[in-house]
Amino acid sequence: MRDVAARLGVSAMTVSRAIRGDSGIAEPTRQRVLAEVAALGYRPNDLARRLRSGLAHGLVGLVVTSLANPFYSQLSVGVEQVATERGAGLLVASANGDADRERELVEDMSARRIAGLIVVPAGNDHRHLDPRQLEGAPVVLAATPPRDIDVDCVLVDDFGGTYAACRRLIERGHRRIGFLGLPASLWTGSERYRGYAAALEDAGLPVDDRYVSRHRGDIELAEAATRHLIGLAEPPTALITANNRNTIGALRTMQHSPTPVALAGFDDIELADLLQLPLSVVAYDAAEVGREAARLLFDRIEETTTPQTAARPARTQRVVIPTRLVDYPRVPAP
Amino acid sequence: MRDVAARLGVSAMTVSRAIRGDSGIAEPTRQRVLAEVAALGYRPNDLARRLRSGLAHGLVGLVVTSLANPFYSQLSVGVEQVATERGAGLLVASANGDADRERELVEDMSARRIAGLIVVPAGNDHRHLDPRQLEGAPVVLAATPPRDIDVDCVLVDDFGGTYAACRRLIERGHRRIGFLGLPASLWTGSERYRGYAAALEDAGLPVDDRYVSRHRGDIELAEAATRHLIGLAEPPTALITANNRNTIGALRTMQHSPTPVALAGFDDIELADLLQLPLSVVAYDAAEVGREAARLLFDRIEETTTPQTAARPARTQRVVIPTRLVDYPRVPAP
DNA sequence: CTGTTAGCGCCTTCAC
DNA sequence: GTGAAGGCGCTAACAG
Repeated sequence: MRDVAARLGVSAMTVSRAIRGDSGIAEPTRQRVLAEVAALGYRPNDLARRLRSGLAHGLVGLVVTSLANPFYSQLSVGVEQVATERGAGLLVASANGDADRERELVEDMSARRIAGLIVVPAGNDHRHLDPRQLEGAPVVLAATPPRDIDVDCVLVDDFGGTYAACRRLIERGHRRIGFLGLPASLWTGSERYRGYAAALEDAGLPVDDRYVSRHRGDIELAEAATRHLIGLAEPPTALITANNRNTIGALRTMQHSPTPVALAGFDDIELADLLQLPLSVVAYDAAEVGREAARLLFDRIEETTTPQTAARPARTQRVVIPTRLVDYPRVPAP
Repeated sequence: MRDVAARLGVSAMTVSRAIRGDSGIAEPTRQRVLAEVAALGYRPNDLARRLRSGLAHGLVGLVVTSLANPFYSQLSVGVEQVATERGAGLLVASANGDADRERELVEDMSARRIAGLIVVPAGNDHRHLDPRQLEGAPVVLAATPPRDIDVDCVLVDDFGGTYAACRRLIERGHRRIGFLGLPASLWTGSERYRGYAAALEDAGLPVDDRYVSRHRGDIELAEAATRHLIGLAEPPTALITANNRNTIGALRTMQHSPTPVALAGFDDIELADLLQLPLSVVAYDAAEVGREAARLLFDRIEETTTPQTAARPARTQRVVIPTRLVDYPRVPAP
């Protein structure tokens, strides 16, 4: 910048103004400056710029469990779309389900003075996600409502979706329905379980603990759990799987099983339409979860930046993304 | 920081030293400072820190086509693992196959003074990826070798993988084999096509242009192309698909087709083991592509940081990730 | 319209 | 072992 200014015999301030498109600068001057900038290949240092202007704007963080899970990669696609629209960069990190790791990541990001943070929390305790701990950067939770902190969130209709899926199985005549699920410590785990249990109860069916397996959502564990369930003396005739990893694990296991077990799962599965098996899934727009979370986040960021127009209370928001039940195969087999 | 210093009646310098674990500070002093830091919840501002110390360290960029494609999300998982190990943050962005967009993203990232950049280029022209244009930040290309610039890259064995896949179809007696591929302007597109064509030629078979469709790798286009190919007067009896999007498109289309067409595709497909169709895939570790790219990148970053130990020429590296041919169903049907 | 002064928050360098 | 000065690159705030 100094070089540019020196060469043109102007001050650094003039260069600064020209670059930013500030008003209060003569058009010819701006042209000269911009030409020289181009000639020298000078690019302003965003770090220094933000340091001075105070704004940490320009970088938002996203902490998920793992990008290897399509739910999270779709989510991040949505977040990225909105971030890009707003001219912000996206810092992503995977906590791999580890709450301690999550805390480290979040602290690291806040040290980097990100403008805001979207988190899919790995645990029950959200105190480390309090914006007051994070240099005031707004926080939005995805897939889980805040606990003991006051922030916006975007949820999926976990209860309703699972309820509908379980109901569908009941309508088809199933009476012994198992649940292959996530840990109760996870919001999604407990809500989806609740939907399952409620559907059974509303149908006058018992919730049989033998048919319920709650574990981390990973394919291997789901396979083992499925093997166990279908090996029972009186096995379930149908299973509800609590997320895409569980659905895949169940599908894999049942492929080698002689006894057919009906399946309904949370999360849509790519290629589900090509499986020859009947399968119902609770589908929803995961990218929209991300987009919505990002929108809420940027609204808050602007709110913080803007000089508090009036005394708007700005209550905490909670957006719920709807689900729909999809039956595969799409065209019912005869 | 000033607050902490003031409260303790020490200088900011002492606080700085305590935080960084600098030597030259008395242990009791450090303890007092750290206690006060914790009490006030003070967190150092990374931006300011880096601004002064010059180090752009701590943030690397990744530009891919789309995180919605499992190849790229796996790749980013690998990059993220290594970045995290090295204590760096990861800035991701999708160019969606648009070369202009890619250039914008890259420029934006370099304005943010990232320490290095990994790119899966969207086009043929790589001049905008020259480190000299990017404040000297090292660049590593993934999936595509550099063209007109001198940077490291990590490749997949596109030619060998496709060659093997095509050979497999030939071994199974196919003589009319189609190719459902990516644009020739993409490295992966042309290499995979080359592998296909070479396998045919080596088997004394003609490359019939009617059976070749080259288009952007997206599911809808692949479906249309497949419909076209199997609708030909003398349709191919087998298809090679150039990436996972094409494979899925072909699978979808062929599900509704009476004429069976054998399929072999580049990229493994989750759930391929559950499809009832025979399918061969060129599998490889996409996360390893990312890890390897990140390793190369951090090596270069250190090289830049380190005061040039000896006159190591540091030649440009090119790493190739191997592929293996996997036949589904794993246990061949009778 | 342009320049000067000062300082964002931290760290390097050199005194003490 | 600690502190004071100065500056990283840039831009508010005020001058002219």
